[in-house]
Amino acid sequence: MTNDVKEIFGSAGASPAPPAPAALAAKVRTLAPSMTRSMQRVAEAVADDPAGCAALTVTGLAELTGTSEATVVRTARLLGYPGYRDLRLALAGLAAQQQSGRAPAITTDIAVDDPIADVVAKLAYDEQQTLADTAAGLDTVQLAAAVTALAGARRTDVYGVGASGLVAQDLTQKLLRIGLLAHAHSDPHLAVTNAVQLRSGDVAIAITHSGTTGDVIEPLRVAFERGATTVAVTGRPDSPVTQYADHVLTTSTARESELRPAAMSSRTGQLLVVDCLFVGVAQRTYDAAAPALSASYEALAHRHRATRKGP
Amino acid sequence: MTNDVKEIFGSAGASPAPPAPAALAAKVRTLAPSMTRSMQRVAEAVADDPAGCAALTVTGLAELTGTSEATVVRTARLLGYPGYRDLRLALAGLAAQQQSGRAPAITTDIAVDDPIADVVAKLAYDEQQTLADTAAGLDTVQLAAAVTALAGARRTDVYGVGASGLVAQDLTQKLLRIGLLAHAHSDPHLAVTNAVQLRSGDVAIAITHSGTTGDVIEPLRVAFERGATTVAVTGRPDSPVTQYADHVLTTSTARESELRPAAMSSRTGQLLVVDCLFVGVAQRTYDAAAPALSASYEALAHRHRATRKGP
DNA sequence: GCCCGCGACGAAAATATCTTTCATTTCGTG
DNA sequence: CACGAAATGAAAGATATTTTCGTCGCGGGC
Repeated sequence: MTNDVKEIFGSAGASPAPPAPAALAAKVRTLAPSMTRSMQRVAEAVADDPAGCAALTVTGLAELTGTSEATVVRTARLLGYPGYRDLRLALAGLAAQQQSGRAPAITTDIAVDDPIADVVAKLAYDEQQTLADTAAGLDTVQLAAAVTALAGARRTDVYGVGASGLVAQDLTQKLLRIGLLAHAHSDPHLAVTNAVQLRSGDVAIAITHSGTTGDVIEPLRVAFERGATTVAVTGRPDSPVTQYADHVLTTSTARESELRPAAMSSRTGQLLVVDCLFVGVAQRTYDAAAPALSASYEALAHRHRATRKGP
Repeated sequence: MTNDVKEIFGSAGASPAPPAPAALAAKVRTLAPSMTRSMQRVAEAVADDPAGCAALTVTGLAELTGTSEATVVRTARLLGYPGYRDLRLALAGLAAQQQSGRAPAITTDIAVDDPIADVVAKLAYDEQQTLADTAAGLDTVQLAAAVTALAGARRTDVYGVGASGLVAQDLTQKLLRIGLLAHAHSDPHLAVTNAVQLRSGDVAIAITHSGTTGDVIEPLRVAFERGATTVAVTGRPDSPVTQYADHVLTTSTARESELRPAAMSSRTGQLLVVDCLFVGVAQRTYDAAAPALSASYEALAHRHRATRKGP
């Protein structure tokens, strides 16, 4: 009866991600959209004042947020913890970290009449935050799996439209530089047409912040059904796109506003993920990648002018 | 040897010592002599492995130390906490602090055999650094001038090839969204062809990290000579491209290496500059920009699938 | 040498806390 | 406007923590 500490909740399946230590704030923002109203209230309170909430019992937090204990436990579960007890523990850790000289994480939104210097500062801070959150919330197991798949792929297709299309192109450019066969598709029709050609051993990557972009989901689904290894880079780990993804890489969802549309910070997080993929693959295939990189660099040298200005 | 220590804990007076935050290890050592054998075992276990103990229940810790729950609670009390629950919370905080304390990897370069988690951390740190540097080094006067030019431009051309081409497209996408006439050119010939059409009141923007990319300099020169307002976004403020630029926006030049080619961090800085330009213009033209933004958002709504409400 | 008192210690009861179940309410939908 | 699905909270059920209380060992006094 006393030996019940080690439970096997790997079989539970629902929680492949281990509880996050400091990535909690990021997780809250990422998962908030898929929460119900009451749960959002709880999540907000938690993200707002970790230290305060850590001092509260389930009942206390339920009362504070005007909900019930059940809702609090449900929220804790959604955030990836077995129960409220563990969330509370993580909260205490987070509070301690913040205490010891961490960023206070206060961001005022960008206003219409902000001076340009403030705009620069706020944008920079915001994107830095996005990077930190994305890095903290990235599932390294999934990432490693995606890297392995990419490194051994016969060919790789990357799907993305709009702003995500540029990220897709960025990844493609990088992979091509280290000698991998990669192609970015932003035309939905051509994307599907190409996806049909994929088979086991190939890799398909879908990049969509919302996870609901049909033009991107469709080719991924086709690739998935053809047996290719599929990867989704999205800000919503529970969105439709993940249905057809063998590996899901989550980017942080930062605050957005009128002057700060989604395309901005989501792109930053996506690019970090893309960079991680690239470096990971470059590591695995180093012997081939390194010469390829310098070769591509040298091939472009003659297109650059002398560094110094003329007479 | 008799214990001549007289402790008066029985009285229900207010505890004079507030719960220790991180000085727990010290407290353990200080109080160890006044502890009984069993309590010392508990205290030792706690000081030895805060993280591990934080994961244990009273019963678990009692068993681990070969004592009883009551003893564990007594030890917690002696250490200044109301009960074991609070000791555990403090323990979790301590563990988190220790965890965050070790971050030695970030200054070193990315190595071929770095574990994937380190790659993520290093890349994120690096790009954060680039953002901070770029923000700090950005000339707000030049930026404001560029924004003014953009906001009043009849049309805007953006030149960039390779990785910078994607940044150029990003800027173009954003400007189009707020109703400005903008076009990105990555084809050098077409770029020049278009640059010839520019005249005073138009804006041309060249994006090149090295500042030496002929394919980008050339169209900027043409635009410059035609009387358009020219802007250069580059990492080298003294490079050839600045010859033909009315306004120079400098991005940070972070260190690069074999596994970390220039395209990575330079792109991050360039995107920050682009975002600043965009927000700046959106501010200036707010009355027109805001409706345009929401309109473009709504126009795309039907291309998104309903968010899955998973079982 | 034997008995007595003091305090450490743990088993188990008592309490607090967390988790689960289930009925009710709410909301979107046809 | 009725229907069904999802969300929510009240309360029962399960665990964990705290308290109580009796046993045991130790050292000193008689």
